[in-house]
Amino acid sequence: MIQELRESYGNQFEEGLLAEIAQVGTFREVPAGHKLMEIGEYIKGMPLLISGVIKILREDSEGDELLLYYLEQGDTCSMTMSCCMGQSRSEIRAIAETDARLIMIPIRKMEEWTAKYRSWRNFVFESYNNRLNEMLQTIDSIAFMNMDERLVKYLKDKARVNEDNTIRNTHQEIAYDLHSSRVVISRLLKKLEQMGKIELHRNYIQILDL
Amino acid sequence: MIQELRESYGNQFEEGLLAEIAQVGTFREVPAGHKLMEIGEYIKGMPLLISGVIKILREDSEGDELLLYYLEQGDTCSMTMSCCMGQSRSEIRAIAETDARLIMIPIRKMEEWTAKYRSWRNFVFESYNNRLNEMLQTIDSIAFMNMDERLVKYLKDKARVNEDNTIRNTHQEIAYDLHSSRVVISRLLKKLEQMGKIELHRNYIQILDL
DNA sequence: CGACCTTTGTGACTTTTGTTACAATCCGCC
DNA sequence: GGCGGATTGTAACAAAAGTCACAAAGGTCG
Repeated sequence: MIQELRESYGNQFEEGLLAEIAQVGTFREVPAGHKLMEIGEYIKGMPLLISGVIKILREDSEGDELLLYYLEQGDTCSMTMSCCMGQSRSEIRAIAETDARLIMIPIRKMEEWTAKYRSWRNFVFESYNNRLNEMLQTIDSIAFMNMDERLVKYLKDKARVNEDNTIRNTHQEIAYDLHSSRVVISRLLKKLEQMGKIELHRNYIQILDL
Repeated sequence: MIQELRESYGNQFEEGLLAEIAQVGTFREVPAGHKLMEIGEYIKGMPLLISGVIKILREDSEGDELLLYYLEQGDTCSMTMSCCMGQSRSEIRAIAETDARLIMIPIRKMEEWTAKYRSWRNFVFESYNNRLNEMLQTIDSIAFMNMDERLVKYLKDKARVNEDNTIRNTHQEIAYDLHSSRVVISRLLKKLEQMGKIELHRNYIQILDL
């Protein structure tokens, strides 16, 4: 585990911290589609992502979903950090977008390391900031953009995090992530195809020039 | 200033920290409507709110606004904290919703106190969490609610933070906050009036039973 | 091969929200 | 009093998004 750690976090954490993480952390490998965290669940640990992509979703009372953002290598989940404080139930759902490897840290270490390691403090703050900025971007999208623009952004973002210009999803799955309906998404995708920006196939979409 | 501090933060900060804040902080009093922070501006300090309410707005490239959330007594602006790290320009606009009193802390103290004072660490984390949760609520509103529901929530929130069941705003101002148009807001308000939930007047709205 | 489920395409229609235009009213101020 | 700006009310229309219904095409598996 220590070398996995060093790959992803070696140049930002000092030696002592790396050693402590290696000691108390547990390594996990999860397949694409695996649910890492459910809304309302108690949070057991804090994840450090080594490889792969995790998608973070929000759900309303009627079960409607919305994709908030992706976590990538070197990221952690700030939402998890909130557990240390007041409320300890998750507000979000986390699902592995790709196969992923991560290290779980017991929550009680957070406080301790924040006092002890400067690099940990920086990491935690930076995580919070990244998450706040991603939330702002999400708000910008849903508040200021129309569905056609949101769809283009969705396809671009997805291609980027997966490093793959082929989007392997059905229209229905995309509709869930964008909190829209399948018919609407099919319609807009067809329009993008007619503009020559994508190619539609069964179960996947080829991005040509977005 | 020290007694203002003690009123709002006395039971959560230890003596040493209170003394340091009193030493390096500067007291400010601003009138309702005063702009405390503009998008793109460099951040000079971190505000600790003593009394009053601050509203936090987001703006897109075309100048369209959206109210994100309110800061109340005992709150601080997490967005400001991001300045310590990477990017140091504000992503949001802050405007005094009511007359407000606050203490500005030089940014460089943040890192120092985070290492030194446990209560400061807790405060900072709690602030981040509050802000993240407020952002989630904002996302819930714009993603999952229709404009009529959002308007009701807006009126309720506003009445709560101002401790006043009279909303002293024009329809146009409400439309800006909700990123909608004046005509739409007038229409929905009229419907609420017909349901007996509010009373409409020139320049103010009386909440009856929302 | 053929029954069956999943996925996609499409027309017709509704609802929600936004836009344009204009009238009516209120209010301050000369 | 009356001029002029700000505010509100409303009709008519347009655009965006969602819903319903059903057809067509793909793929699985007995």
